[in-house]
Amino acid sequence: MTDAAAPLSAHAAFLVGQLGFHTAYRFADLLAPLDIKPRHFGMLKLLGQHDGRTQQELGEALDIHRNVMVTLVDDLEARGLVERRRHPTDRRAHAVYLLPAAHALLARAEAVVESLDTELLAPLAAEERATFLDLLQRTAAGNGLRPGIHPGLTR
Amino acid sequence: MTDAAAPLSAHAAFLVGQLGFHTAYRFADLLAPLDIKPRHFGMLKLLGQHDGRTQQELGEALDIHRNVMVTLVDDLEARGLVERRRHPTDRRAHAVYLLPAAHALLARAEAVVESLDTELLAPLAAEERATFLDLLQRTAAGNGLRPGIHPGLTR
DNA sequence: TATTGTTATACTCTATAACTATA
DNA sequence: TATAGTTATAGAGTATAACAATA
Repeated sequence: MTDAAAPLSAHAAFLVGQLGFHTAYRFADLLAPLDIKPRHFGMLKLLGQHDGRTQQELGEALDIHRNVMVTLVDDLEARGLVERRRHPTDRRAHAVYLLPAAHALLARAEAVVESLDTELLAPLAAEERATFLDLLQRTAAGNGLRPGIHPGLTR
Repeated sequence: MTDAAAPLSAHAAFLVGQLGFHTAYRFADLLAPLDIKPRHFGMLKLLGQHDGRTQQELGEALDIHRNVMVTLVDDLEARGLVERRRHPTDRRAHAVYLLPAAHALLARAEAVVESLDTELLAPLAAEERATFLDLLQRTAAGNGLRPGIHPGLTR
């Protein structure tokens, strides 16, 4: 009558989901004092590598729909972190640029990522951390996940 | 000018989040043909271990608010999977019981978990899978995650 | 007075379609 | 005819408060 199956915590899939959601919420919480959300961070980080992209290009790189990009850029523009400028060759498109305030904020957000990493890996020994990272990277790659694209970050 | 920080995929926190959301979406997709969502599965699984609990008790075990439990039990009752009966000692409470159809469905859902596990771990060698599982379990425990409680499963 | 289940409400996030101005 | 950005709308999911029945 009872369905005797393995407990959920014996499944890698369950543990990965559990840890993933916990980490995502934790990241959102740690980012809250900076008054941005994970998706804003992803966008600022991307722009930090290469300014002046169109909203379409940013959306493709982050796997965010162009409709959603509008509000995202609106948010960051209202906070004085980015600026829409005229695209040099395509008058339909906007080129998005970081403003000075964004660089300072980005540095603080990067520090948050570092501290979250430290917190997450605290239960493991130094050599285990390296092993864990390697296994995570290969599992992510093997499951078709593209580097830097984080599905469905809410909250 | 450029913020030269490590790429996101060098961070365990990012990878865990990326893999976690991917796995959660994948689980929801694999469960869709059974016409239930992850949260329904969690609830059926819990009831499979121990029938007749109140909605309050179920909510506490799954970390789901009692307001949300109402709709959840409504869903499962409408599908003929569970039944609300009078609680033997507390006339305010409902005792929730699995119906026969639920056992068959639960077995199929357990098989989905198994196949997802296999899929997720496919990129790793057999001994690496064991290591990965161990590291995941210790990381989850060390970060205060309670076994079987999956935060915020949407979709 | 507190608790169980319930309902109502508001807020966020998501997905789709449609509009405008350009190409 | 297609594309970049925008706007509007409807659908989930979540969080909060309040209510009736019962403890």
